[in-house]
Amino acid sequence: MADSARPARPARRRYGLRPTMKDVAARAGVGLKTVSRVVNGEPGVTPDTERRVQEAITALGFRRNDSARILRKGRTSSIGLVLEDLADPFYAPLSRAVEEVARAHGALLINGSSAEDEERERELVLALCARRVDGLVIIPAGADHRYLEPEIAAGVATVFVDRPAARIEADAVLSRSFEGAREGVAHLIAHGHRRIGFIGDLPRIHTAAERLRGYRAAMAEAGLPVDESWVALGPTHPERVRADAERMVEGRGSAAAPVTALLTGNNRVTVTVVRVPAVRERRVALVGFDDFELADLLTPPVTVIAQEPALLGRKAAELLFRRLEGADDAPRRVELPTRLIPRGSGEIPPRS
Amino acid sequence: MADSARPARPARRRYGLRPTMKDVAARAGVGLKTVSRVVNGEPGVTPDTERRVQEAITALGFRRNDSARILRKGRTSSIGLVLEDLADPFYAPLSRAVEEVARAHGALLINGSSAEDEERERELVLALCARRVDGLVIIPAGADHRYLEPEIAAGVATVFVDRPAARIEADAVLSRSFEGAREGVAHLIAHGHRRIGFIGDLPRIHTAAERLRGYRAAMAEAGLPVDESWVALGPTHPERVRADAERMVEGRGSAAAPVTALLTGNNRVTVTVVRVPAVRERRVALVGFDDFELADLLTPPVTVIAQEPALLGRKAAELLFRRLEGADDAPRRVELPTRLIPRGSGEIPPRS
DNA sequence: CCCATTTCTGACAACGTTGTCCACTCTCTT
DNA sequence: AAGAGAGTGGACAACGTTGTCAGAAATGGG
Repeated sequence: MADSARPARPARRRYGLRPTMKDVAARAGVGLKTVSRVVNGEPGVTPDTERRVQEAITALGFRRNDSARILRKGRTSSIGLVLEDLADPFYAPLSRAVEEVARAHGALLINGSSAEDEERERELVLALCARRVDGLVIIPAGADHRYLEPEIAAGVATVFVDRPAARIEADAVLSRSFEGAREGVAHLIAHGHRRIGFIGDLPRIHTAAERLRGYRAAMAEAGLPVDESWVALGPTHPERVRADAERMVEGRGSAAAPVTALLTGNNRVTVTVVRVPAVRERRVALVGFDDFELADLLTPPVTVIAQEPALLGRKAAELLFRRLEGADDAPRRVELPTRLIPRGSGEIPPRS
Repeated sequence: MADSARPARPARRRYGLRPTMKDVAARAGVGLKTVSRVVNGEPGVTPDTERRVQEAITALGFRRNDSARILRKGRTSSIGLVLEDLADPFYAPLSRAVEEVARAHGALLINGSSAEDEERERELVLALCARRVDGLVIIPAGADHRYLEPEIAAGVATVFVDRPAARIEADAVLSRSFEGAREGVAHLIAHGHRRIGFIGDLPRIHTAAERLRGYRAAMAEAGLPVDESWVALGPTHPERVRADAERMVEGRGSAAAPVTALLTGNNRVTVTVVRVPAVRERRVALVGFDDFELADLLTPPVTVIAQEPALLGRKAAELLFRRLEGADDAPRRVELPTRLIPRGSGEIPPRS
């Protein structure tokens, strides 16, 4: 009898034939609430009753239905993460860090990739809100986040990472892109370069814009002119990036002389540019935004402006849980420093 | 009046002050079910009524509570993914592929990292079951998955990827690790190597065991003896891996002669081994399991046995959704081929 | 041995949604 | 003008859980 898996009860219509607390109660011969108490470890149940209930739970294979629990309690103990691409080596550790913090707070992580598509981001975020996630961590793709206002007003804590929110006030955890890019370019200038190119991501992306600004600032501070053929922003497809890099290095399409050094705007751009012959043959210097695995083993080893993606994620998640625990001071903007790591490619002197 | 955000109604006690369909109905002056109809795009609502309801929805910032919907409907339209480490470059694309398939089926993805910890895997999986995910994709860390039996019996579709389930029957999507490793070792043997080392992951991990088996098979087929000092399985910490690699290359700790070539058991091991001086100086040949970014730009370029992580993920997710759509034939095991990509490091001849 | 307390237990309502089913209002036909 | 039929709208129960509250049983003291 102990091994008869199903109780003598009309078949359930739900797909799962899942036993409920009611079934457990019936089998153990106790009240519904007593089962609830046992399941949740609440006090006030005699050891004997508890044992009977536990037996019934095991025999039926009962597992509490969290949907019902969530409905009743109003909190889901889950947070949402929306980013561009889970598989990007920059975002993967960020995501993992968010997960670890969530786990430490007993929350599950629901995540989705926006693929840098504004509409898809919106859909995802709203789907997460409909699930009533307690909070959201967002690497925004869109240019307008006012659609989030009702959600935030309704109590969904929201933290933006890597890029700030557009047109609303919200917490944000960012890297100092402007300063990082400026430092990278200054590094190249210090090694004698005067004609430096910048290849970055789509200009609508905040970090791309900031890094371009940093590039221009460093050039201006050194009193160097910038020929517009030295700046190329666009999607990070390898074809586009490679074409722009080769064009700049060869000085095609412009009256200006070719560049002697390049600043690349993120890790995707950098790993494409390292394949350009001029880089491999050390005919141009290179500084890349974002560190990446094996950068130090390439020929030449790649000088980078490193961010800490895991730290970005951790800080963002911690800020989120601070909010969930009730902190309601003004939205804050956390900025993390970048770190220039000279490895060789940035220290190549300009060719005469 | 149109901008008074809250309806004249006693304050809600839930944290979110979320309006419900009832609130919308009251504001629009219609019945509850009519609101439901509008929200779900069901027919039977006059354009005028629909407009009134839509206005109320916008004015109140209503968003349907999916917890309640899920409770009522019995399906969550979400699937769970449990893997070792979301940030591992091998698993990240796998995860992304699962996400894409889920998205195509209108499902959300909830995921978690097990950190190769059996207990943590169990906790995660059961938490996902409590959330009543419709299905699970698991890269198992544990050595016994019988704890999943009640869940599977209750209708949670489950597909294992990369490694098979232990002690239960379940769908699995795998790479041909045995054949891949055998091919890699055969490749080295074809280039004249007779003393080949294998550095792999923990022996309890299925893929590690299979690859070791493939290594042994290839050696045996060539009539080559295997000195046990040439085999090192263990955690993929860089320190451990580097120590084992250097030991084998130098022939320390054994009467046998040093190895002239190495097979590395996964991408984590490979990226550590490429830093070993003997590899960089081409004193030993190297074939690595798993392709990885920039492998072709290293010195020497790394010959690999490539798997397709994204394909693994896609196949697994597709199989899962086939199950969710009702397919209930016997559990199947899908095996995907690996592909040897010669790049240089595997074609180095043995030193005299 | 009885009453007062404490401990344990269970009935019931609520969470916000959807499915069922019935009632109502039109419009059109005869 | 009345009846049929289509087209709308709404009352109500149910999903599985938890919080409230009151009743029952057990304990202890006089």
